[in-house]
Amino acid sequence: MNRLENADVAAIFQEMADLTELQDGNPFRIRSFRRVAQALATLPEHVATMLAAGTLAKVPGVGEGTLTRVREILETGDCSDHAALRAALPAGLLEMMRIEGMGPKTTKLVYTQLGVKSVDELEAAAQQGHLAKLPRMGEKSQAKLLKAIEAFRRHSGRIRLGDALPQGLAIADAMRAVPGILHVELAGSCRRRQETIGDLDVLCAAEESGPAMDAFCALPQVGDVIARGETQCSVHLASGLQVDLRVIAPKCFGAALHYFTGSKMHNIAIRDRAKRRGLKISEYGVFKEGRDGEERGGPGEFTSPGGAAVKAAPEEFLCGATEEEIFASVGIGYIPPELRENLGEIEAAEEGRLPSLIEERHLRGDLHMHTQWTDGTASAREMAEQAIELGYEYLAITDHSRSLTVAGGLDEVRLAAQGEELRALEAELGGSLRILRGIEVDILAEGDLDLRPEALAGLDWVVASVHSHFNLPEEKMTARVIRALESGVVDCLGHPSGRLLGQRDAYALNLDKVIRAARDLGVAMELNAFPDRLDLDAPHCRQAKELGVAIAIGTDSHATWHLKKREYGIATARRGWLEPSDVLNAGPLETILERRRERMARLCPELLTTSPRTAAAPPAAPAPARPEPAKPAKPAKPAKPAKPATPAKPATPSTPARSSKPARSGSKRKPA
DNA sequence: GCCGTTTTCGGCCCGACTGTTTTCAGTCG
Repeated sequence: MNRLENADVAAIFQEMADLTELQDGNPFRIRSFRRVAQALATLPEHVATMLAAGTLAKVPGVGEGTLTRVREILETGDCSDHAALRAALPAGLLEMMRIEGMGPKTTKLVYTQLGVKSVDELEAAAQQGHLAKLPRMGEKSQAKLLKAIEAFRRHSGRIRLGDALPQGLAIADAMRAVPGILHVELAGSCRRRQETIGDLDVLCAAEESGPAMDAFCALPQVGDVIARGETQCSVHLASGLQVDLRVIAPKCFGAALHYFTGSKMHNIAIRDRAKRRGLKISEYGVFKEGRDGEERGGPGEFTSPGGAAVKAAPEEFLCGATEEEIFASVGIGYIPPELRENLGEIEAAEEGRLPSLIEERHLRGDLHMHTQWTDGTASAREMAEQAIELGYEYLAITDHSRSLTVAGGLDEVRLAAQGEELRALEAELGGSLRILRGIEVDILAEGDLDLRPEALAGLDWVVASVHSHFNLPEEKMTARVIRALESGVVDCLGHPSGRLLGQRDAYALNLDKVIRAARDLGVAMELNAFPDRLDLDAPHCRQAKELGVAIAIGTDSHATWHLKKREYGIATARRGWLEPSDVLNAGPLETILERRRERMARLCPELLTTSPRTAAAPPAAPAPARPEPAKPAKPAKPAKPAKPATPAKPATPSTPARSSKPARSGSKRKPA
């Protein structure tokens, strides 16, 4: 069995929370399980490592009970409490609870009264009219539930940030054009730039809610209206995505924005902090609590711009117009949305050690992209032109290597020919953009690289990635990846976990070990910014930062417009607490090249002089006896099939060199 | 179950909306 990952252990706690809720357990115990689940899923290191080191016990929300359960889970794969909870109720109830409107009480009710224990049985019961006869249920509830089951089947699960954000921004733009609306912001997980999104939250500031609600429901994207009250309403877009709108008075906008941005855990922590200071925070603002715990201030003043009763005395309201005021009321500075997960950001804000998060403008280059030489749709020239438009100083062209035959990966001959083209292009651009001759080289099953180290040594930037043999056991996969990094010619591990959001899980890889190896070897970890990947994920970015491992943000672009996907990489980097100094391509090109020189001098000095760009630098100190890598000595690598030495002027098929739009088909040659 | 300006017990964030009720439970965020 592969080692349990943090997410696996977290899932057990999440399920214990759900099952405890179904059994009407202590709500605080339930919350505690959920808090632990979240903490485990976002640990900076593997849970077993932290348990052994005693650092797990220091994680907020983790107490003695959790430590005992985690220990049991790591040893046996499960814990007795979880098993007991599962034994008490059918597993199908958990899935039923994921249907909109089916909370623990209703789920339990249909199970005990009707014996319903799966989504299918629930649907049948509703169709036969049994549900409407239950206490607190009726015809309307039943009809609503049938629709919810349909939506559940059609659109189960979360969608990628890259799919949700553009839809959210379009709605926000449309709402900004509505007369009377003063501010519009996306809130929720989308504003926190979580990698997947359950629904969209849109917040509007207006003196009157009616016109905003009308305009929202009339948007062309809107399919059907799920619910509509005086100040908030929920709709399904035609795309299936749910959007919640909330209209709020301008003087409360900051409080509402903070509240609806979440996360839930962050909000609870902030409100708890407020309570200890004799304050009450709600989406309507910060209020001074009455003496003896008696609340005198209330939200009623703002609930209904249409004219509901005014319950709150004006002097009770302290502030609420901006988020800064909310944070200031509990004695801390502004916390960027991407950090609001109650993962130490409040403590960091209090101690004045919040990171200065990286922004798009800090990026000085892009380190991962493909061209028509393999499976990209644009020429290197077109990529370069787009890069210049984005304000970059440099970029790396990193087409696939030969093993990736489906992409027409480059062999050594074509790689050399491409190098010629890139050199010429760089010269032609006259210093406005530096072009790194790079490659995304496959890591083969045993950890060899897909091209000879001698050929890779002559490049400026090498990304090494796994594209095959995804199902190796963890130990083999880990050894495979580390072996590739030990070659000395690899600058960066591409999309380290291999996951595709919503499509494919990460392969079994001990990322802990890999990140530590990268630190020892001077290799960067990629943060692949393509929205399907976002790999490394944010928790591992944070771990890499703490260990001093450089992150290289690459878009993995296959078209010019993909270069703008950097925004998703930046979003993930920010969620990982990264600052410009943590990101390789937020720094100068010279640093990137120097790191390569330094590492090659240390790990493979015999290859160093073969790199034209590195040879241009001051000659490396005469290579003494080759130092051993920090990790166990590499086994001798099997000799590659004989390859001709890279010809100076290879007789390659017509390269797309100067043509700005070479024929697509010409670039899809198979390797020899 | 966790935690401490409440520290080994007692408290734990706050409000809107719906549907079913005649005052509120359940769900959601």
